[in-house]
Amino acid sequence: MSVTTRFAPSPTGHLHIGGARTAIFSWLLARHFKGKFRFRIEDTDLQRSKQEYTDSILASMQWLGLTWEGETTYQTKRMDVYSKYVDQLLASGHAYWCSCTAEEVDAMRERAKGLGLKPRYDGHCRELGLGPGEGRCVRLKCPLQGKVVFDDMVKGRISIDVAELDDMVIRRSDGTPTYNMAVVVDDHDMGITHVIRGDDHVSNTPRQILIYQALGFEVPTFGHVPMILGPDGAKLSKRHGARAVIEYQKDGLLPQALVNYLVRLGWSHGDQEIFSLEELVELFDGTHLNPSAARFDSRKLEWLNGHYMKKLPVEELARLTRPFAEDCGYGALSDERLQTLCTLFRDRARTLVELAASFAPMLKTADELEFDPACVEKQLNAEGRAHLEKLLPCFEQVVDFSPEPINEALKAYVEGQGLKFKQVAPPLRAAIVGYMGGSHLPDLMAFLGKEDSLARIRKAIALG
RNA sequence: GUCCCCAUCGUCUAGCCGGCCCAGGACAGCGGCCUUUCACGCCGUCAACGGCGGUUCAAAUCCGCCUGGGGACGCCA
Repeated sequence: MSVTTRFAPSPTGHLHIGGARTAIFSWLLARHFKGKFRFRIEDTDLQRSKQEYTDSILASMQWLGLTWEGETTYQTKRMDVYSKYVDQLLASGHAYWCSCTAEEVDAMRERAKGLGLKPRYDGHCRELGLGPGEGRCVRLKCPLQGKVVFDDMVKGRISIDVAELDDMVIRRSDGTPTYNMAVVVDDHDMGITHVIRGDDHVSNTPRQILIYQALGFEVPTFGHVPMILGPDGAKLSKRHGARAVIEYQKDGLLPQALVNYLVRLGWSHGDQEIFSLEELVELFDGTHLNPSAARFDSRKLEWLNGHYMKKLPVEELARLTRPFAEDCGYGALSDERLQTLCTLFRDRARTLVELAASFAPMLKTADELEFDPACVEKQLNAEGRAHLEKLLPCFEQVVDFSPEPINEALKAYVEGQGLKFKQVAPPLRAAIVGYMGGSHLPDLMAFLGKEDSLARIRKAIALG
């Protein structure tokens, strides 16, 4: 079986995580079955569509690693094609011209509502045999009775009575096709076999199936994935903070973490939580998709991100962290030093932003270093400073100021005085980093160098 | 209002062609271990089948109703 899927966003905003997830599912299905994944821009809404958003969506797709086959299709370039198919429907008697105005149709809907019925067009022009004319649109002549039934990949069998549907407009009075018409024509022309899209499209599907049938096209398989809800269970919106893919990118998330998280939100493979892209391609066959809506949990996303940050080769991690470090205003940083910092701090950061921020105390001079007041009070008291004073000459004697010798010097002092590391290390840490955090002390001191390390210790001593 | 869809720990989920489930994993929380800090890691712990009926020897698993949630009802996409 050959499989062709597609992702068809409308450029009225950035790529949203909901859209990203359907794109990923579509991409995975195509890759799994060694089929094709296509891309289409649904830009028929001239008012809201912007080139800026098309560019942004493209950039996000690339960032996520979603590649597609063939040219990108733009609906605005296919107006004549849609027109041809509408004419075909008109000619075959599957569609008719309608002269009802928007006001008249609104009135019909109100009337139906009043009767407790579904608001719908009542078929006023259906048998009038009208021809083209100013202000006239074309409507599909829907069957009067029967059911539209389809087997959804995620929801199972869905059945709707055609009585629920009305004769929908397929060509507006300005000559442009409506969404449902354009989608059907495009999906058919692009050879789409599996349509994966958001839950909010289920009610469009029976309408589209009617168009497929009227046109004599083969109906593809549909898969409607549930929406992603905000942490509070409400529909995801601007109020919930970051929700566009680029925002997560700016927050220092890794694409593989986002992909892993999004895929796992609504799809599962037993108890497995971590999946490489290769594994996903191998495992994702369109089954085991959860039919119910899921809430977005940024904590789990960050946990995954931390996981991937630990696994990345340092060179790669450093390369990805560089722009974030630059945003912190650290100034020039050699690859080597950046990589050292990354290995030193990667285990305690969950995002690239956090990682870059954690470098701060290491990239200041002793003069610029600020001590955390609470830490000063607790660790840099008389006793702590006394240790530092005695430690100073020990470190001064270290010729090769690298982790091992530094550690030896520290050890010699601790053991020579019959102390415990617990008594000495905390004040030293306070002096070196300014707060009770950071990485392995000797590593940090080696990174700072002898001069800076000693200057920090002297500065701490001077606090008294 | 009408139609469609959904319903397992706080969250994501496994299980759902009935018994192996007094429900498993993960995140978060809590407790502990490790420890030259903080993390990481490891160990442990808390915690759920929305309600009511039915079918059955047996139901989280099948059926019905109810409740709750979501979506749709455009000459938007």
